[in-house]
Amino acid sequence: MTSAAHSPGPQVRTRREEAAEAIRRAIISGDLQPGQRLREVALAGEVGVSRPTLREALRTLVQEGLCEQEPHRGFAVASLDDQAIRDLAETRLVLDRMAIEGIWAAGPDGGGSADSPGYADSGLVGMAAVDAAWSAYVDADSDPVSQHLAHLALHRALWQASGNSMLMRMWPVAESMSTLVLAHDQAVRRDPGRALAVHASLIEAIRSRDPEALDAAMAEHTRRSAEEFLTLRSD
Amino acid sequence: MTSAAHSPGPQVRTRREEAAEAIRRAIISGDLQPGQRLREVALAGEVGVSRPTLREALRTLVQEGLCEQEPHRGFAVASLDDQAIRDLAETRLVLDRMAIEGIWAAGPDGGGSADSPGYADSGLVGMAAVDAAWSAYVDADSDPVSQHLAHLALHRALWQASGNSMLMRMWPVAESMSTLVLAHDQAVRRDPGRALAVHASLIEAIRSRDPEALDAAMAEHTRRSAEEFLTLRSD
DNA sequence: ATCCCGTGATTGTCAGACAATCACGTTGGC
DNA sequence: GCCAACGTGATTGTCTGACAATCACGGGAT
Repeated sequence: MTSAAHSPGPQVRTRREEAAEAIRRAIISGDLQPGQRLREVALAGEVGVSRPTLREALRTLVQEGLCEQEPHRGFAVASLDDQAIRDLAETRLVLDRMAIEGIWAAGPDGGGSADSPGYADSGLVGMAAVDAAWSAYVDADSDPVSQHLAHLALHRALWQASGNSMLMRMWPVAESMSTLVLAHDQAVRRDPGRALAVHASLIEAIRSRDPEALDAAMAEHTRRSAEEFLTLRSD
Repeated sequence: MTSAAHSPGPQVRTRREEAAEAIRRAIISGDLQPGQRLREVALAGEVGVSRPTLREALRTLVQEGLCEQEPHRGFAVASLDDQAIRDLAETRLVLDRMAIEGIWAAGPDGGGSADSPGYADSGLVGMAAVDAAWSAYVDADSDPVSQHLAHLALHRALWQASGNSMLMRMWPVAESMSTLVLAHDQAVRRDPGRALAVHASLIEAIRSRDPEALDAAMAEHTRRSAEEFLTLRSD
């Protein structure tokens, strides 16, 4: 299917999930800034849910790393230091590589297990999902948030295609941390063409099954995603 | 518990955390078995908290991977298939290696960042914490649950000593999955001497800073933790 | 036997309330 | 005048109770 990725209706959407995603979006858009404290009553009113439901949603975000919670001091949007950004880039590099090796090991067929509870993907599995995500990334709007989401979707598809259930479990953490990086410095949102080229070579390396090409592409990918953030921030 | 990591009072213990840990313990001890459905009212009564608080605790466990939740069908203890166990072992190998390289990179000094919010460790940082965890592992009671906890504490100290904040964020997932493996097949709990030897060579390799020795030790460690489970289960 | 429908049970969510704790401005002492 | 103890409001952590929505299950009609 060409238009693949528009979500057709992911089964059931509880209010808790709606609230969590609303807050995630608010963080992506910069509406809620890192370090900002979250007052439960006010936020519950804005999101349109009750306080217990909001707390459940916030607990989810805490687990993902998007928010922090200190006893009797409540919730706040998490903030990152430079080292954390570097750690994220480095760790994601390692796990990206692991995912790709998993894809290769799975062979030319789909590979990925069909039963992936929790994430409502587009129904595709394995490398086909990666291709779809790649197309979506290429065709994404120039708007920074759309680009970010498409970028995340590509990496998510990668991890999912690996069929490694451990990677799938850990993905939400990686995704949230990446989102937090974006939220941490809005200046990150530029030079999309370069990012596209980097990922193109990455995808190409995956398709070619050439470990050396993969090495080069991934090193470039990671170096970019780390150093870009840091240089921009220290300016 | 008598052995090592007796928590001296990690600041504040909310009822939610107490409830979460009570359920974790129930899963470790086999009191709650994988796949078993969790009725909220009954469980809230047993744990001694209200239903909203219990739900917050369960949400935490869901995020960690210890439990599952389907809309309008409630919570259940998660269950693993063989592939998931293999994935866990493989992924943990990669991240263990990453953690150790981080420790090496940090140098002979502590290295690990002192500000580690969330986890109440023993106050030690870096390799010192690893040594302490290793001692605790060696001195641990023969009781399987204590052994399991000491084993987890060792690996947690490893990840924490790396100073990689991304690893620290992902650790709860790894820990819960490991616990789930233990809960999945109680027969896993034997041959502690062998496990001790494997970890001894691992620790020795870390201290020696010899990459080749590390390779050997880690391969052995992982092969053991994966194959043991699988052979036992398929018996 | 198969399908439809009612009934009970369980979950998702809400509203309101209370004690415990924290943040902060005020008062008193030196 | 400056610092410390104090009281006050605000916010969180938690509880109780309740209600609609949905699911699981069994009985009856065809």
